[in-house]
This record gives sequence, structure tokens and C-alpha cells, in this order.
Amino acid sequence: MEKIRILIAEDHKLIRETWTFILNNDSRFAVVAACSDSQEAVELAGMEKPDVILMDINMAPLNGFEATAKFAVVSPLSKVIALSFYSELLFVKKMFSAGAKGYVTKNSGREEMYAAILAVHDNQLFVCDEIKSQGFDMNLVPESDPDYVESLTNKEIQISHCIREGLRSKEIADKLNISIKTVEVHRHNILRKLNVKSSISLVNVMNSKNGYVRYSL
Amino acid sequence: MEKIRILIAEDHKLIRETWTFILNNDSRFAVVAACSDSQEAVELAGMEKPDVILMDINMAPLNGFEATAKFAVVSPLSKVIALSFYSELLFVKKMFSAGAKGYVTKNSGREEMYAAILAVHDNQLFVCDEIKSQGFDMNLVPESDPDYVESLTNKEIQISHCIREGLRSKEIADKLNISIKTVEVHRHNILRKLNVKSSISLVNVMNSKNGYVRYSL
DNA sequence: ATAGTGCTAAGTGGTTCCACTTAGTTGTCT
DNA sequence: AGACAACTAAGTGGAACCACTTAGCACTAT
Repeated sequence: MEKIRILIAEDHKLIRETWTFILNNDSRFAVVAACSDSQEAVELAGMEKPDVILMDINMAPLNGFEATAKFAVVSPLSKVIALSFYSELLFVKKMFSAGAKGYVTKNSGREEMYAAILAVHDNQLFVCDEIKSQGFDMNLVPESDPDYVESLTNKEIQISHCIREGLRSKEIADKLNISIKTVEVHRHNILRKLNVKSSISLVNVMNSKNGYVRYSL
Repeated sequence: MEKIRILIAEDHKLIRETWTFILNNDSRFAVVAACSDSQEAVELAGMEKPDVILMDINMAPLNGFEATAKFAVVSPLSKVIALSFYSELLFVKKMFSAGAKGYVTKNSGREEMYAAILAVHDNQLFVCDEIKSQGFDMNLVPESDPDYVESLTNKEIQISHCIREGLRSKEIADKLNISIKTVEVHRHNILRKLNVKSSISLVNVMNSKNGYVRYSL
């Protein structure tokens, strides 16, 4: 039985070193490379052609989505498992749309990680229990639908920035010279499109480095 | 040479199991107990009298400060090392004031964790490089430096973390087993003390490491 | 010309947040 | 014993948020 060859891309040093250590101490696995830089990860994937790539979605300079798309080019047979501290369904859907085969949050156990690696290596999709319990249905991920998550319009992007800066609907309305009701409609549409449950969650999504590309104006 | 006996209190299952595994595979250390509940951690500390306690600062039902204070009662010789994803200096100072002997963020490496455990076990104080690089001076930890800012109380810090994570007052109340009205009072006091006008602004302050808010576009 | 998209905005109704007050309990320090 | 701080929690009132609907106007691509 050949060992499953693994690449780890994770910017938290503690977690990266820890997983390298743990997986290398299990006869089923072999960590062939580990790095904290997503661009480097793409290059390493091209050279090593690992069976499985463990990929934090919160990385630089490429975010998890962009990196996953590049893995498909440089090493199409590698299976990507996304690692994340957050369990926002937005991220899960985006990562699967980008081509990931598994998604594991940091509330998962070690056994769950083993299961994830074995599953994707066996050509199955995998999501951890925490995501499942939030009602995520793997069958509803159309692999071929890049716009599964709707993109924001210009106005929505502008207003999402205002929200992030802590402005209230009334203040945004004054600043943009529109009605507060219009702002509220936009706010509602933003939350719906990004599948977050409150403006505070929106701020977290925007403040996280993995930021959703289209936030730039 | 006796092994250093360690208790791990950490609610993220992945991290808890991982560290249990790693430390148990090092001849210098022995993990005698691990749990995800801070109250349970206090009880375990009383029974096991571990040499070192690795303690996440954001736990329930007791937060890291409260738990650290209790450790000093039930097992005065145990050295507490605080673990945190965040590096706000305010929290570092609070933990040292509460009696912690070390502070390690999750950006630290495995070797740094080993060093921390060995250091506190040898009656030294320890902070990780990330904290040091932010200008934290261990010598300036006067057990009594209360008015740094108008500092938050333990409960307020705990609740501010919950707010940051996007939890609503009701959800926080359920998680901490207190009334929603109590949560609202704490929330109000947090905003007043930190002089921010909304929870969203609070999140921005907390998401920025050094107190200013970055809005990179 | 017609359908589609985006921006605008009003309305309704429920929930949450925010500000502030009062007040009982516990624990600590002097 | 008295003062003080922290935590608890109730109440009041108003503002803001959230969900959803309807609908007019401008622009564009088929």
C-alpha cells in the first residue's frame, strides 16, 4: 500500500508544523511539502503532484479560491481539502465551486481529518460534521457553476464598504444621497447574496484576508 | 528526568487532539488530561496537579482569566500558558495579571511551544515572538496597571469576543447561561468604555491588531 | 419592442440593538 | 462595618436592523 502523498499549505505555523508532524507519524500518509505561501504552494504542487492538498482558505498572496483553481492546472489529479476556522456556508460553496473536494473546519477532530484525506483520495467528496449540521447539502453543489454565489453589483459593493466602516443605514443614505430605504434594500440583498446572517458577519468576511475578490472597486 | 505533566484546556477539538498527540510523542512531556470545558479543567487541575496547563483564553463557562485565577487555588504550583488566536496586548496583560506564566499565539511554531513549556516549568515567564515583536515588555507587567485604557472586565472581554464572532445577544446569553438583559448591559458598557458607537465598530477595533482600522481596498 | 438588470424607494412587521435606570448579590479591600 | 467593583437582571423607549413585497425608471442587449 502506497502512502498518500500530501502537501500542506497553511499560514499558521503552529497548525502547519503540527499537521506535518502528525501525518508523518502515520504510516498511511507522507507529507511531501509544507509552506505558508499560496503562490509557493502552487509551484510545489506542480513539482510534487501530491495526492492530496490541505489548503487553508485564508492565505496570501492568492486566496484559497484562486489557489485551488491553479492547482487544477498544475496538478489536476491532486485533491484539495479546504481548512478553515470559519464555517460560513459562503466559503464552503465557493471552495467546492472552485474545485475543492473536501472541507474541514478547525472544530473537527483528528479522526475526521484522516477520514477526509482517505475520502477525497478515494474520489469522494467530504465535508466535516460541523458543516453538515449547518444544513450543507453536497448534492446541491453544481461543479460547473462558477457563479453559484451571486456577485455583488457596484452599488452593493460600495454600500458593503460603508457598512464595514461602521456607518449606519441612515449615514450611508446621507453620504450617497439616496433614501434609507434604498440602503436597506441593498443591505438585504448583500446579506442574501453572500449568505451571511448579519452585518457583523459581513464585516468579518470582509476583514478576513481570504477576502472575496470582488470587494475591490 | 521526570516528564513534565500537562493539562490541555482548549475548545477547538482539532487543536486539542493535535497537541495531545504531539506532546505525548515527545519523551519530555506527558499529557495527563485534556478537555474542552473550563470548569472541567479546574476540576481536573485539582485532581491531577499538572506541572503545566495549556489554556485557551476564550472558553466557556469560565473564561481564561477566571479559570487561571481558579487554577491558582486548586493547584497553585501549576504554571498556566495562555493560548490565543489573537494578540491584543490588552489580553496579554490581563492574562499575566491573572497569574499566567506564558502566552503563545497560534502563529507560533512547535519549537516555540516546547520552549514555552520548558520555560514556565523552570519558573520563568514566556511570551512568543509575535507578542514580543508588538512591543510587549515583560518587565512592564506590573501586577497592577489597571487603567491602561478604561480596561474591560473579564466578562466584558469574553462577551466582546462573542460579539466579534457574530453572535447575537440572545445567542451569547444562551452560550454563557445568563440573561439577555445582562448581555445587553455588558455590551453597552463595552461600547462606552472603548468609546465606539456600535458593535460593528467594535469588531473593527478587535480585528485590527494594533488598535487602528485598516481598510485596504 | 421586449426582456433583463440595476437603482431607486415606499411599506409592513418583527427582531435586535442601544442608551439609560434601578437594584439585588457577591466578593474584596480597608 | 462600610465602600467599592463586578456581575446579575429587570424595565423603558427609541433607533436600527432584517425580511420581504411591490413598483417605477433608466439602460442595454437580443
